[in-house]
Amino acid sequence: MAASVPRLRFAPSPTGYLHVGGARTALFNWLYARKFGGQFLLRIEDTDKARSTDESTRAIFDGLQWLGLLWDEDVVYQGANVGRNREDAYAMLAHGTAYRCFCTQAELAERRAAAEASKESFKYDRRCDRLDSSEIERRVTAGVPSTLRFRVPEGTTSWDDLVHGEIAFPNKDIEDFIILRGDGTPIYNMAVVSDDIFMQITLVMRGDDHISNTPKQILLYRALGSPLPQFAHLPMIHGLDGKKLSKRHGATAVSDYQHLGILPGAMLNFLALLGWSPGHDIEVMSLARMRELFDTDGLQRKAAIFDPKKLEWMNGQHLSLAPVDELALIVGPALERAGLTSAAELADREAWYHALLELLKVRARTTDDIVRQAEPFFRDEIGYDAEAEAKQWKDRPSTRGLLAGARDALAALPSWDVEGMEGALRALAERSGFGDKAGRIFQPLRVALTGLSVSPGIFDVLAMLGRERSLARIQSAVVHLSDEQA
RNA sequence: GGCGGUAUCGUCUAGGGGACUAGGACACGGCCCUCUCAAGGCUGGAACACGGGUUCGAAUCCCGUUACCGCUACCA
Repeated sequence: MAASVPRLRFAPSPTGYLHVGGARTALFNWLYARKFGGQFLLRIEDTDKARSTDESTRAIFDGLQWLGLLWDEDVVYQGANVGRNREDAYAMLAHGTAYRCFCTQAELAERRAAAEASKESFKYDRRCDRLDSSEIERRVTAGVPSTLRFRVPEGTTSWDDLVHGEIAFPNKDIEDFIILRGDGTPIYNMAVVSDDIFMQITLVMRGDDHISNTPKQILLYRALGSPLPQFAHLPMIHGLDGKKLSKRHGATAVSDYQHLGILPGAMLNFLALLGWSPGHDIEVMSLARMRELFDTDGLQRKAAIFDPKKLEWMNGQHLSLAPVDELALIVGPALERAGLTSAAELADREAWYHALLELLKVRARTTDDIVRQAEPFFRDEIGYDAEAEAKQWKDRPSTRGLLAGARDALAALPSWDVEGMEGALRALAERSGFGDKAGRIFQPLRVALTGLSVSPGIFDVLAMLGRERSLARIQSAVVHLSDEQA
């Protein structure tokens, strides 16, 4: 038989932001579709009008786009399909796989409470299914409101889950659930099945909190005479305390990480490893590589805990690996937002800017780190970090002399190149009696040049700052140290 | 309560009966490199939930217990 093209969908409800858990579900759906030449569709489940907002829908689009998880075909809005969902429900009524229920919500709540009080588990007793046709006819013509309930058949419902293997539910544990509300709108399971059939979904890959919905949905597929898709239930993502990831664990929206300076590729890589492993100890991967390696065999069954530390490490890896010209596009706007430079300046000094990124990216974990570390290279005036000053400029008179010496040695250089600078400064160290401990000059000098005790190598700093600015900064430090004495 | 799912280092995981004195990564400690910080290299401590089976042999298969999670709405 000809294998059909896989069609998968990501179906979030627009009731908040794009959650990292949702992003991971989207990623696995995307990977599977792309790897096997299928389609990845997006369906916005906005049937809960009270909680759905356009803003949330926008956030889902933005998040997916930022991550580079682009979908095929037009976005499907579930709310637009209620008509067809309803028709499907009525078709079941016509075929006798569903029946009208006249019980009111109040009655149901009362019976449920009574059952609970006597410690019995409540299950709809099918009383409306025992009504004779004339009575049903009478109530319908009298305008008595009714819902549609699915008549659960005998037997057991099972499927071969792509991540869990065989899962079976005895039908006796499933009650005759409502598929259509009194107002004619479909209940979740009805809408999902109706839409998945219409969209010709072949693999439903979603969170494992949907496992107990699955037998109901399978029953619905059968009642509608449609072939079953495959199912794959992904484990949940929990916070550091082992509980379901929520707001109190800190950032849970994809956009939060975007604003924290995380690279989309790193986010994706980190998320992929939460519940999936390609084996062979492979960890750092590009999206393209994940797509090559993806396989449902590597999917995990256990919930994973979201560890921000590892995300940061992962981001550092991606930062180091990222080509500077690509990184420049992301860091540039961030530098502008920080008020350090303008797009025009960056374009003007592109080679210099790229060289700076090359120096900073390896020692940064987020793009925010890069911006922070880039500050001394853009500002005209710098301040001195108190701790750095206290530690590296401990003996101020001698430090002043040292810096003046460094200033003169550097100023005397015929050309501003690393070899010359290194030779001159190491010679100065010798003369100062530091022997090969040239760091005793480099460290105070670093503070003079950057105001910080942490920076790229001192010669790189001098080179990036340039002759004029470097000498001026050292001079400022000398003056600063003199003022202190006065 | 009922039903379902899950269970390897603190965390992410490899492992799919003998290759396991259980491997890698994050985090943590030490060492090396070194002008600082990173990065990198080396290295240390750290796990098969428990109890029964099956088997010549179980982290791997089966059963039970425990713990955790999910569902149990005219929410999605």
